[in-house]
Amino acid sequence: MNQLFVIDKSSPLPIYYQIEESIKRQIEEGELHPHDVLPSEREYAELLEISRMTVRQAINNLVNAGYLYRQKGRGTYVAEKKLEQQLLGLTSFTEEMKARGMMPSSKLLSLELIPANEKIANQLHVTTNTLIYEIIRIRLADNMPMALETAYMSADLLKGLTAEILNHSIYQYVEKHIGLKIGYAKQSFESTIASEVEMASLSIAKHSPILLIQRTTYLEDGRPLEFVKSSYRADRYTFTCTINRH
Amino acid sequence: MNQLFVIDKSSPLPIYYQIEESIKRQIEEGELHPHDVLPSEREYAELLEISRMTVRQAINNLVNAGYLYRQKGRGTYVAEKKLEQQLLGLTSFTEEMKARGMMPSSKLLSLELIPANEKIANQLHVTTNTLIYEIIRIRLADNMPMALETAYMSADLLKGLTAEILNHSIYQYVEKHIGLKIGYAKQSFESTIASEVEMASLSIAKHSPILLIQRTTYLEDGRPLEFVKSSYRADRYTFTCTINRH
DNA sequence: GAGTGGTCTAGACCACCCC
DNA sequence: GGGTGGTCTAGACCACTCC
Repeated sequence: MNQLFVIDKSSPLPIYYQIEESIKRQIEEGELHPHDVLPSEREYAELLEISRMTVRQAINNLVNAGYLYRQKGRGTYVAEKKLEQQLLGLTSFTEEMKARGMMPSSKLLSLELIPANEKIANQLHVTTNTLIYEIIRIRLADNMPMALETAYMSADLLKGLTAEILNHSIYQYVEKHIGLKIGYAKQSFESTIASEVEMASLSIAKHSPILLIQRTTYLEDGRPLEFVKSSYRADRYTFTCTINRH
Repeated sequence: MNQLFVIDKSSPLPIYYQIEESIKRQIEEGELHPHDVLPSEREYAELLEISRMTVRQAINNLVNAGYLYRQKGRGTYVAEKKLEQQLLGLTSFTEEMKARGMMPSSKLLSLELIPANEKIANQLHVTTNTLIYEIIRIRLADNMPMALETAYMSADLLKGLTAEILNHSIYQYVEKHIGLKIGYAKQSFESTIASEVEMASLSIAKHSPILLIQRTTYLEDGRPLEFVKSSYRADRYTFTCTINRH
């Protein structure tokens, strides 16, 4: 018989959220194992003395997040655990390196307001020659050069950007201080050979392979926030992500 | 004033689904523009003579899919359009090349049942030496070699795999004929230099850059379906994907 | 204060699965 | 037939935004 949990109806936390956290905890602590059947939605509702729709809201979220799966007419089951990449959604360089247990830092080569050329203007949905930030940095992890990065950011959205702000996570700055919500990013991956500039910046040899990642980050409302071109040292960096079907 | 649409309560299609499709159509046909306010949930409910919860179910799905965004106390808005990559979720080589307007094909080099070594067994969640399929193929688009690919698939899940089946989309085979649901994939990207085998298979020169993609595909219930290592010609292939925050 | 999305209730009927 | 998830109803109160 499944051990149940308790919820606090007087808590400011929504009930569906408390259920989500409790089920996640049960999975993580091994009280629920992969492919175990969960109590039915009606059981949860009766035992916790709440409505079935509230239970469904919690379970829907966990299904979308990949913790559970449902089978029509049969029941709701625990999915096999996702690995560490569970951690990764869309992350900035700073967040990602911290997650890998490395200390991220940057060497700022240039921070300027420049008029957007056609390609950049197109990526950021502004008109050509609109002023935007261009930020060129060498990205380091544990003080080793990892990537040469050029970022273009909308000056409209990020008024008064300073070198100081750039030293911390720009995503967290946008979310916590400006109050905008980051939604998603379109990202492309190519393999190339190091150029002269990259050889010098990253202290690598001629013909070294480079992982070229181009990313456009969008806010929740679909407005582009930044366009970034990053050249990663292939010997030190592998990019990992999780992609959902449909 | 917003033009409204009609729904058919006697249709076998769920009402929330009809609403989703109608709103998507209005966005795609330009009746609704980015950052337009939608009618409120209560308005939809009253005008369509349905319950507000049903309206919410439709809008929730569209928010999750990135078509709309909400602001507490203000309203629901149309997001700026995602580009073509909207098409791409998790796709197979076959599906992806078709989406790019190219004709995919394969040259099967080898199809065998082999005992899993430790690395593969770990990826596929089976014990070492369990028999699994090893499939080595050259992947072509419009008859040009694009990648050298080695796939390992669980023989438990894919009993009786044949060269014939491999000529079509394996994902669609799994979903339509075996009836399993594909959930997500963990994918990694590295840049390398072509090996002797890759040079020969892909007819490329020494020192050519290669985009090495490794993917483990999981079913909805979390069971691993396949582990694939693909070496793409960097001059012909750029991988693109969309990643969501959180 | 009026309107909005966020949360929640206590029911209902359906299609599907298993016995 | 009894249980499950899938869909849907007609209300309710809350916190938030805007005027």
